[in-house]
Amino acid sequence: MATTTLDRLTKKLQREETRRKILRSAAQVFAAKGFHSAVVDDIVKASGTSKGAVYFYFESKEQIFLSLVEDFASSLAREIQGAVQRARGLVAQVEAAVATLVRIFQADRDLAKIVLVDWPSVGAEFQGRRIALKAMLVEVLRGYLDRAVEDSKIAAQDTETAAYVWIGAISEVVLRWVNTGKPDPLEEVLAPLTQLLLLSVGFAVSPAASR
Amino acid sequence: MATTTLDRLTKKLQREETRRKILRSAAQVFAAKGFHSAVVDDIVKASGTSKGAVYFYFESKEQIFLSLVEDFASSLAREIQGAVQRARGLVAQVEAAVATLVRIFQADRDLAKIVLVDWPSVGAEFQGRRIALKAMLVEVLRGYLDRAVEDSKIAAQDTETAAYVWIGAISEVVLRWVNTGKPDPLEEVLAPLTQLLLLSVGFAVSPAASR
DNA sequence: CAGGGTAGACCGACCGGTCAGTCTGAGGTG
DNA sequence: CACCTCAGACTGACCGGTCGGTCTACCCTG
Repeated sequence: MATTTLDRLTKKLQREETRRKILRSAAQVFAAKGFHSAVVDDIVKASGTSKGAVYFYFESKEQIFLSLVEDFASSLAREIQGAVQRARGLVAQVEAAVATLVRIFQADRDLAKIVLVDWPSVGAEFQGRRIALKAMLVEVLRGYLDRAVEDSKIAAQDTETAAYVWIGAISEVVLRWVNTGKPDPLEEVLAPLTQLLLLSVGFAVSPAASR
Repeated sequence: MATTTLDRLTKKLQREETRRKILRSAAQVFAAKGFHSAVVDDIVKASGTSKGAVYFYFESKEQIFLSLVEDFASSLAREIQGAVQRARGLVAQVEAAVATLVRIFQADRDLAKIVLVDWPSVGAEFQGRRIALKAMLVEVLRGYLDRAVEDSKIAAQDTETAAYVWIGAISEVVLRWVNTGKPDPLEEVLAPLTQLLLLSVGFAVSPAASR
C-alpha cells in the first residue's frame, strides 16, 4: 500500500486531527439531538473513532460540550474586539459589533444552536459561565451606550435594560434562523436589525444609512 | 382526634388537591434543577405524595412538564387577548400586551424559568408546540405593527423581524430577572422596555408618555 | 520492542415507570 | 345507626433498560 503524504502526517498532527474530528462530530450530534438526548456512542459513531479515543481526549461528555462552548465564546470575544477596533465612530462601532455577532453565529449553525438552545439547560455549574459571558456582552454594549449618552448622542436612559434588550433581540433573530432557516442568508437581517436597535435607544438613523 | 373542616373535604376535592400539589411541587423542582436533573422522586418528595400517586395522575415525567407549560401558555393567550381588548388605541394596545406578558411572567417565577430556560431543550416533540406558541405571539405582534404601518403611524419596514426582536427583548429582560432577581419588582422595567420597543419601530414617544 | 493511541466489551449506578397490595370513606342494607 | 362491601386513591418496593465511564488487549510507529 503506497504511503501518501497524508499518511505521513506526524503523530502529533494525527492526534490533533482525531481531537478535531471528535469535536466536530460532537457539535453536529449535540445540535441535532440536544445535549441530553445525544449519547456518547452517537459521537463515537459520527466521528468514526471509538469510545476509547473519546475518553482519551476528553474527561467527560460535559467536558466535550464545554470545550465547544468555550472555543466559541473566546472566538466571539476576539472577533468582536477586533471588529470594533477597526471601526471609526460610535455608530459604526455598534454596527460592527452587531454584524460580527451575527456573522459568527451564521458561520456555524450547529454551534449557534448549541450555544443558544442547549447551553442554558446544561448543569448548574455551566450556568455560571454562561451568565458571566452574557454579562460580559451586556457590559460591552452598555459601555457604548453610556458613552453615547455622555456625548449627548442619545438621551439619558436605562442603558442596562437597553443592553439586555439588544442581546435578547439579536439572540431571538438568530434563533429564528436556527429553527426555521429564515432569512437565508442570515445576514439579510443585519440592516433591519441594526436599524431597530439603534432607533430603540434614540439614535437618529437615516433609512439609507443602513449600508 | 377532632375532624376539622379541612379533613372533611370530599373525595373529589381531595383528588384535585393532590393533583395540584404534584403540579406545584413539580414546578418548583423543575425550576430549581432543570427538567433533566430533576428526578421524579424529587417531585414525589416535594409534594409529600408517592410515586404511585404521581403516575396515577400523569402519564410520564414529560407529561407533567407539558401540563405545566400548556396551562401557562393558555393563560398567557387568554390574558393578553383580554388586556388588548380593554385597551383603546394602537399604542395603548401594544403597551397592554407587553405589560401583560411581563406581569404573567412575574406572577410565577418558577414557571417563567421553566418556560424560558427548560422548555427549549426538552424533547423534540415539544419543540413543535414551543415554536408554534412563539409563532403565535409573533403573529399577534406583527399584526399590530402591520396595522401601524397601514395607518402611517410608523414607516414601512420588516415587521416580522421587528416582532421577533420584541419577543427576544422581552424574554431576555425577564430572563435577567429570573437569573438575578433584578429589577425588583420586575415591573420596573415596563416603562423603559416599552419605550425601547416603541422607539425601535419608529413610534414617536414623548418621554413622559410611558405611564 | 516500548509505549502512545485506539478499539470495543463490559460494568454498574441511576431512574422512569410498574404493579401487587393497602387503606379510606361513600353508599348500600337490615 | 351499625355493619358490610367495594371502588378507587394511594403506597413504595422493585424492575429493567439505558448510558456515562472504565479497562484490557491490541496495533502501530518510531
